[in-house]
Amino acid sequence: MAVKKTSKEDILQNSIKLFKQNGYYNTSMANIASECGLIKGSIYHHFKSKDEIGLEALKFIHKYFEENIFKIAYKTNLDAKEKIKLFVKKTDEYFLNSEGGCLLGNLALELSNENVLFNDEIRLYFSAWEKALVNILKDKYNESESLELAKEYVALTQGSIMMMQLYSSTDSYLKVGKKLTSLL
Amino acid sequence: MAVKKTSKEDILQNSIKLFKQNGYYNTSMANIASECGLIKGSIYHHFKSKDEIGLEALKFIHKYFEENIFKIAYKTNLDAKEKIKLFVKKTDEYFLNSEGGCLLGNLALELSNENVLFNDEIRLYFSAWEKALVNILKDKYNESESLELAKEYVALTQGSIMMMQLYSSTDSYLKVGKKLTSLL
DNA sequence: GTCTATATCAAGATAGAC
DNA sequence: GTCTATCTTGATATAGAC
Repeated sequence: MAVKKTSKEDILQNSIKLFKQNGYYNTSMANIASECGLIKGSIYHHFKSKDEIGLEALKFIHKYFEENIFKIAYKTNLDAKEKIKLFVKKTDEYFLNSEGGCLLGNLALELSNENVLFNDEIRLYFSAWEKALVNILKDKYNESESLELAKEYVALTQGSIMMMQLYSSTDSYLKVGKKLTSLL
Repeated sequence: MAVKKTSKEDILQNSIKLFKQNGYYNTSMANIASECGLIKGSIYHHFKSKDEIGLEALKFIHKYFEENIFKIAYKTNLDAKEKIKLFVKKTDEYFLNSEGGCLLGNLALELSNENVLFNDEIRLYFSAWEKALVNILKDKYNESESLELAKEYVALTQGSIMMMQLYSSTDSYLKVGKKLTSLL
């Protein structure tokens, strides 16, 4: 049987899973290694520190959202109603299958404000999310209305994910997407 | 100068401050002790473990909300409009002066689902919050509408606190209270 | 690329002097 | 009630063999 090489992306995916479910500080390098079928020393061949894994994990998820969700807002072959429907569909697909909720949101609350690198990345993610929504909403609303609505829906989504995790119920979360869709 | 005795409440207050700002796992017994002007060993005279401090901290905040905010919903000398205004005012007073946001919300996202004791307490807090809002809203809305609105506003408040922390801006947060008030 | 082994440090927690 | 001192464990991280 061939020895399986562990890629950086394998480690990132496993780290993301653990960070989401157990928190960042409560996940050790040994936990990550174990999830990858390695021992902790081996992880340092791929990443130079735990913080590097954390930051790469945030960027990895941000990139996924950019390429699979946010970009829907800028498609030219869809009208606003179609865009928002697809946007909600893809967002739901992600979060309804994401045990542990939204890593970027989780870390926004877990990390102290002094963690500048992490917080910068988290802000970029949420700003891109808001901007994408604004780009869809401005079809029907003016600039400031769109921005206000976008901010409200990002916040509502995050709060609903929190409640979804806490109560293990998707009920309230699903209403957010419906409400957003009905705006257009 | 008399030696100052440290009370359990002193320790709880300092712990809450640190947990909110730096997270639960990222706050050590030494950090807590230092904030109280003690060394870590001394804390164990008052609490038998860090988890006990954490759980007591959640209960302490829950009690504060019950006695200062949630109970407004059950006052008999106010009408619904007055209740919701006071409810929002007191909620704002707390969160606008709370560096680090909402500890119960923070820990809902930081802790793994296996931490049953903590999660039970957090659920009790949010359920009490929702129930209080329902009791005010049912003046104008039916039972299921009220519950849906209550759940939405608790989630929106938590999401907005997240964004308030992340962007260090109270802007979006303040709109939540206004929106809630305008429901009655 | 993964392992064994280890260095170093900080964590939670306890015992006992004052 | 707080201190000094210590125990034990587990954390991040590194060096070098395979």
